[in-house]
Amino acid sequence: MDDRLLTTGLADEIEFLTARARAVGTAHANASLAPLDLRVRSYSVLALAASGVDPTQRELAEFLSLDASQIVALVDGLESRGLVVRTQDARDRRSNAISATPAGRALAAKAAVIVRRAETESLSGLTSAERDRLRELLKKAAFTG
Amino acid sequence: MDDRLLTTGLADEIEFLTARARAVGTAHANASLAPLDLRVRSYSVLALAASGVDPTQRELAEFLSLDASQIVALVDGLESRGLVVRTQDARDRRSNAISATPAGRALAAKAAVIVRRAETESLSGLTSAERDRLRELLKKAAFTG
DNA sequence: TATTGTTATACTCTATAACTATA
DNA sequence: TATAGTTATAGAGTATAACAATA
Repeated sequence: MDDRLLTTGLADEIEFLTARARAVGTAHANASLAPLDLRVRSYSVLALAASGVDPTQRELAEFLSLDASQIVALVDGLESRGLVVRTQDARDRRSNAISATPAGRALAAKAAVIVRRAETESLSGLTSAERDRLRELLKKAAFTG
Repeated sequence: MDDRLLTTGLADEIEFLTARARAVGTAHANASLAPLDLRVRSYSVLALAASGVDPTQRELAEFLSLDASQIVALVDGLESRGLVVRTQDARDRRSNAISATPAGRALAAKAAVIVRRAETESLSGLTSAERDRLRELLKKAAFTG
């Protein structure tokens, strides 16, 4: 990589750095997940469905910062593959709780290993302590506001 | 924000946190830049063109992690508004150096102020020292590999 | 009235391949 | 042969609005 542009002001903007880190990281993670026929977005929904929390579609939308209509399509895709199921909440029949099937949990476990490896590869320039600190700061940044 | 999902494993994946921080940050920055008829991507090209470095389109593509064909469209848009110009390199006539016009530099300066304010707003949950540390770690993360 | 999920639509962003002109 | 830029196209991601069912 040619370093000339690293001296510009843009290279110090967190917004730009986040966008670039995400572009590179997502491309790498998508490629790593391709053998499982998952992408970062579908993996994220599957992982939450397999976590035991049984989130509603509304919760998924808020947490993943996606529109509710996008969650419909993602859940449709996973449901048609037998990886997750919708269960209507008896107390509020508008809500669907999303949970993983045994097949979904198995795939989520495999995918988590792959994503963790992809993360380590993408961040090979950072020490383990730096990765932990980055995780901590990003968690604050991602959930502020 | 409902915190139930923060206890899941996904909430500790840097890939996910980066994607969420970027989604929220970009949406906010795009809204802030709208009065100038810029978005994060077009602003990034304009900022680099106005930096005095006169990058080639190839350098812009690598640095912004965009495909060369996307740079064509972005530069076309800025050029048609009189904000940047293409200058053919005399020594390698395949290359175009992209530089901002006076109007482009003026707009870039205005936009930089807006983006800096948007960044501070997006990261209001972090102290100034934490923002600096995050910037430092993201710089490493964004340019590894 | 307000909210959850759904459908539909348009727009932006991303990925790929083929082409040209130069080197 | 290889590279910078261009064009074209398709697919993924994002944003909005309207609707049905339910609260």
